[in-house]
Amino acid sequence: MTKSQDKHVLYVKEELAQNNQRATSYDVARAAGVSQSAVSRCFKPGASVSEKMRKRVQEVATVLGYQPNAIARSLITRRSNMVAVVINNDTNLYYPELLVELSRDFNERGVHMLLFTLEHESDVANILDQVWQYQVDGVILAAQLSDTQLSFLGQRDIPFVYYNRTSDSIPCSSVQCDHFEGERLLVDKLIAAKRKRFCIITGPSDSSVSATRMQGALKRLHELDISDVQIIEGDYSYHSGQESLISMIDELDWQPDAVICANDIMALGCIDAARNHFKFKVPKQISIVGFDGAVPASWQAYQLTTVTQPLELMAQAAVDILMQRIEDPSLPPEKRSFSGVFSPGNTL
Amino acid sequence: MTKSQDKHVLYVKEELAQNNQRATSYDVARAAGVSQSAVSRCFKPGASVSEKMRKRVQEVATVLGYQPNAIARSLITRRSNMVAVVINNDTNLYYPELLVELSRDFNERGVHMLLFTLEHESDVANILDQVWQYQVDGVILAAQLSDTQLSFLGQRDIPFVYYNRTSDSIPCSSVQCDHFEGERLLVDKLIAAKRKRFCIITGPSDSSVSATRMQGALKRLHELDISDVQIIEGDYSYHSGQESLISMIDELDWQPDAVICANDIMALGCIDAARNHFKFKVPKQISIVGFDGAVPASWQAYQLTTVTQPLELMAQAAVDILMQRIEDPSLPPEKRSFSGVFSPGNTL
DNA sequence: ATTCTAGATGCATTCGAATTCATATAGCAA
DNA sequence: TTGCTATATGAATTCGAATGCATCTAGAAT
Repeated sequence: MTKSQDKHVLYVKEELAQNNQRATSYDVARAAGVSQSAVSRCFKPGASVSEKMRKRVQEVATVLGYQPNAIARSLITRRSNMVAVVINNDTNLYYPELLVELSRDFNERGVHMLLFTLEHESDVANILDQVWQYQVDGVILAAQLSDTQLSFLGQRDIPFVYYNRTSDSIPCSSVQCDHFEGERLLVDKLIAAKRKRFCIITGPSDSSVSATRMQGALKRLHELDISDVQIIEGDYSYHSGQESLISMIDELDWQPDAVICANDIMALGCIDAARNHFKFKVPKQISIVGFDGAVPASWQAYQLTTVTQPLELMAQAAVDILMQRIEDPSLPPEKRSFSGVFSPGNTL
Repeated sequence: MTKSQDKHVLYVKEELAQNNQRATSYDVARAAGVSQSAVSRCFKPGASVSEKMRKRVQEVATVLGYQPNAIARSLITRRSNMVAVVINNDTNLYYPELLVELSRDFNERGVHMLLFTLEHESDVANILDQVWQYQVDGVILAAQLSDTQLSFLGQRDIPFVYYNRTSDSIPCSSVQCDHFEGERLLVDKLIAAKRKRFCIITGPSDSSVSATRMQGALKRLHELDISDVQIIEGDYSYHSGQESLISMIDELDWQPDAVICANDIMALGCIDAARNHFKFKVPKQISIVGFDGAVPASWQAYQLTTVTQPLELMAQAAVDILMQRIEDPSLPPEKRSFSGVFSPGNTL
């Protein structure tokens, strides 16, 4: 770089600073004495640029602190490299871990996550509009949507993957843990432990995950000719786990020796209620099982018997499926299902 | 709407469908027989548009499924309405709740969150580049940055707020829980409970939060002429809470009657180790305190004595400060500090 | 020396909405 | 009817990078 060139670069830099402006590809071009297209190409791997040019431009870009404007790029390439992740704002301690996993996997592919958390069911429509406006390349749905809402995405050809949910009526890609199978397994284990009086604490009534899990458990119980099962509705929270067990015994007057909870967190509440409120020995007097493999479930105070969702695999699968469909939108929907992993614990 | 107009709209719709294209403001303009500027104005509240025009355009927009392209809008307005949220991928169960809070507060203001999770310290530089490229309006930093990295944001005039951290050398806005004060309080409570032999389980050595908390505790202990304090380094995880207590007693041969943990999750591990490994009565034989107010800390099995961070307030403050600085970048940095709330629990 | 080719470069256009400025229209007063 | 205003509308430009196309250059082949 000659001295006069150097000066020119600094002059441009000064000018930008004065006007408090970001460097654009034009600025770099001007400062380096080349065309804007050249600058653009220098930032595109595999483009036809000479070594000399690339070096020169990179030098100037560094001095000016230039980085391509992703927004402008998105506009012309019609690719935002952003995906939306929509999660229910459950009391579900499980999602956070999911977010971290997804974030890792997406970042590896240079994709960024726009996060949407749902407060109320009614926010969905609003959020779908936002998703659409922001031109995201795809969507991960870890929230409950109506078929109408799903079809919104379908009609607009936004690739999406349902996480731990599916729709029977609308074709869609999904990644799931086999809730049904997992619950069957748990029931079998409870039976093997000679449990006789079963009860179930479900999740909120609009949760399809809870519904599937409970169907799995019930089906197996019926197969085994156990039909006298008490069912009570929880809301996935620790507190509702406690309360449900208490009202089950105190109000419904049903004394179970096996409690099947729709998720781990409720199971933990249930354990505490059993131990503290009723002074039961767990699992001697009462068995309690959950579902998820939430982190606190394995803590010594609990050591919950549960089925663990293979979170990493599931997140990766979701990202895989989504990215494939972004690359080639003509791909048909794909569903992947993973078996949960039995975690023996100490409450059975 | 006359029939011929109607037909024209449907024709445009058909055309878009054929080419598999999204409707743009031009399409709407064409279909409605007005100018593009008119369409644009119809979507801007308070713009000068006649009622008739607004109605007509809205009708057509609905039929064509038109929503303004946020990317294109960002380009021209120089406002992306996106903020970056950078969090450490700690074992810290506390962040998830923060995310939900932030998401709620930002969404209320029509701002969207681009989520970045840090695996390694070394990712920071990379992530800052991304943040810059995506033209975010501001950044929430819930991760540790070096002063050099901080100054990157400063130099580029990106408004940002440090969450639960500050820099002494670089002026910056921040929201904090008063860790120092909180720890003093806990120490005083431990003293009031007649505790004599103290030990501390810190967080990872590069965590400034942990450093501040431990300084607060130590300072108070020294003021009270207690200088014989055993310190051991943990990593914020449940497991490290367990291990630290065990190695403290078994290896360092130091038998404490008070354990100060840098966060709640370690304290929970510590409680379990005390109860199960050592058969201690908590708090009879040993007091254990944490910091954060993590959800599981209040579960019956633990009922940890701790100081709870006012999460909602802090998140709101962070959003407030950030948005103010986005509206008016000339505002000087502002630091807000909140006192933690003592949660008595049952382990002291 | 001449022709051909591959690679390098620049020009001009494009993506989609916002906005400035100029113009047109309706409404009202004189 | 004329003139004036206030409001509505459209034309043209802008944001910043990517890219198809045309042009140019250097080196190889003849």
